[in-house]
Amino acid sequence: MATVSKVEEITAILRTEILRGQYRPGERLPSERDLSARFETNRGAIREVVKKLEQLGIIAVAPGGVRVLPLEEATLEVLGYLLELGEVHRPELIGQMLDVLGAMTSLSIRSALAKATDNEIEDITLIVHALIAAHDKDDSAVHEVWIQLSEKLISIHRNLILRLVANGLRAQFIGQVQTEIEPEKIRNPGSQHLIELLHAIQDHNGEAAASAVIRHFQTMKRELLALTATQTPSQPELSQNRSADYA
Amino acid sequence: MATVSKVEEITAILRTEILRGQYRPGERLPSERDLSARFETNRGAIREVVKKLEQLGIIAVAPGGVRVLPLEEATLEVLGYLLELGEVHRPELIGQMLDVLGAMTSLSIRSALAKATDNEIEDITLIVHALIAAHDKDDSAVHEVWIQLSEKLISIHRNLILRLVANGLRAQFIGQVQTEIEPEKIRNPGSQHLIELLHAIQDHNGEAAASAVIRHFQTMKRELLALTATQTPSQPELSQNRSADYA
DNA sequence: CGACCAATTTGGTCAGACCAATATGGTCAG
DNA sequence: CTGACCATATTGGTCTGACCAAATTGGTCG
Repeated sequence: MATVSKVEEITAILRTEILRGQYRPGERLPSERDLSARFETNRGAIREVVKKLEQLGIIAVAPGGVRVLPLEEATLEVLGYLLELGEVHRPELIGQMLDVLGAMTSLSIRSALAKATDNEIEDITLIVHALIAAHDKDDSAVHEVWIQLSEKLISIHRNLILRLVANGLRAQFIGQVQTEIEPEKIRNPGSQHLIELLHAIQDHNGEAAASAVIRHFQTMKRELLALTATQTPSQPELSQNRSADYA
Repeated sequence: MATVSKVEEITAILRTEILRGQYRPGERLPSERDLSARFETNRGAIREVVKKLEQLGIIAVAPGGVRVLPLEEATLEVLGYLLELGEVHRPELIGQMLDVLGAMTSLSIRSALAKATDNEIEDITLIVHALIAAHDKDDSAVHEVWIQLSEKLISIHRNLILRLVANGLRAQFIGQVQTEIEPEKIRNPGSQHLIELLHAIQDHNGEAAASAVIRHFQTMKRELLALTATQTPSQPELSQNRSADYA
């Protein structure tokens, strides 16, 4: 599996060490020369690594030394790596994710309905129908249709910021959430709300649609948390030193 | 003003050229050697530049050439630079920003109220009071109190994702929006909704609070757009080639 | 006209060097 | 003994020039 470049490897290692909390925020990282010695490579490679980590928002590089930043100053991109490490409780983080996704999707549907033409309303309606139908199949089908709906909505309201945030979130969680949590039990998690959504869309009622989406995501979250709570009795309280340092 | 490193300078120049659309998505950037010749520097510096741009999500670097990515694949961080360039209509983007911030804050208040102790309810109440009072002063005071409220809410619900997204958005817009748009006319933009928010908080009614926040931001957006529409009669339709390439 | 192959270009890596800004530790005055 | 101060060592910032492997490119051959 040497398909990744050396810089990528070293970046991954250092990123992991930092996110694991092996260096406290404010602390100095070993010098570039020391790092190049440790990883048996040249300083140029280390500099590229450092540049990437700097862009991730987890270190600050300045003459005199590279310093580790607190997690709160990081970029969204660290989420995927945090999940990968299991450094944050997955169910908790996934719950938070559903909250944020719900708020985003809610805004998306409200904005889209405010601008949508009749044809577009038609399109949306079809996708939501597909969504309801997908709930009788496997979860990946549901997931796919949600993405489809999301894309459709974004193409209507054309909110660049919303798109970038959604992109970022999706990129961080793809492959993380989907594979791990695919229990068959989470069937019809409130197709009731989806039906309400459907009606709201046909009425061009953005507020009602937004509300239905919020409630749908809340239901999903509740079911999911209940599920993981039972099947994962106890998980070690890893690295609360990092996830708990918000005042 | 030579306080920035050479790498920073070159990064800024190339970033600007790419975001301006001087290279179409998929197109190849000049080779690292050519770039180092053009900027009269060594290849190592260019490599660091390229690494940073790669992390920004606007280029993909691979053997054979560096390629420019479509804007939709970029990271949130590009927003600040886009604003800086004026490549996207500022009023439009700021409107989108208010939408997203509204959805975020709405979620934030709902989540916080679901967890808040009586003491924390008290704290929130005080801040919202300060917020209403600040509306009689200058805008920067309002802005400050909003940040204070946001911090307070995050410290209660402890949603890491929400925090990172909010951080990212705020970082992109600090200094961009605040200085430019500070018209005194946007006074009491719906302190009505703020009073509703206050009552909802005291009733521990998360849904009502979330709704009030949403409506408050919608009002702000409406007033702001009406304002800029009159005082900025016509702005050239710059770079629609980039902002319009979402299907 | 299309498939294939070789030469060129490109990114990936490497070694060693000098400069300017910072951090460090020791010294000296109070 | 404590604090300010200064020289030195350390650190990041920049530079040069070179070799390798993979991708691109353009020409050639079927």
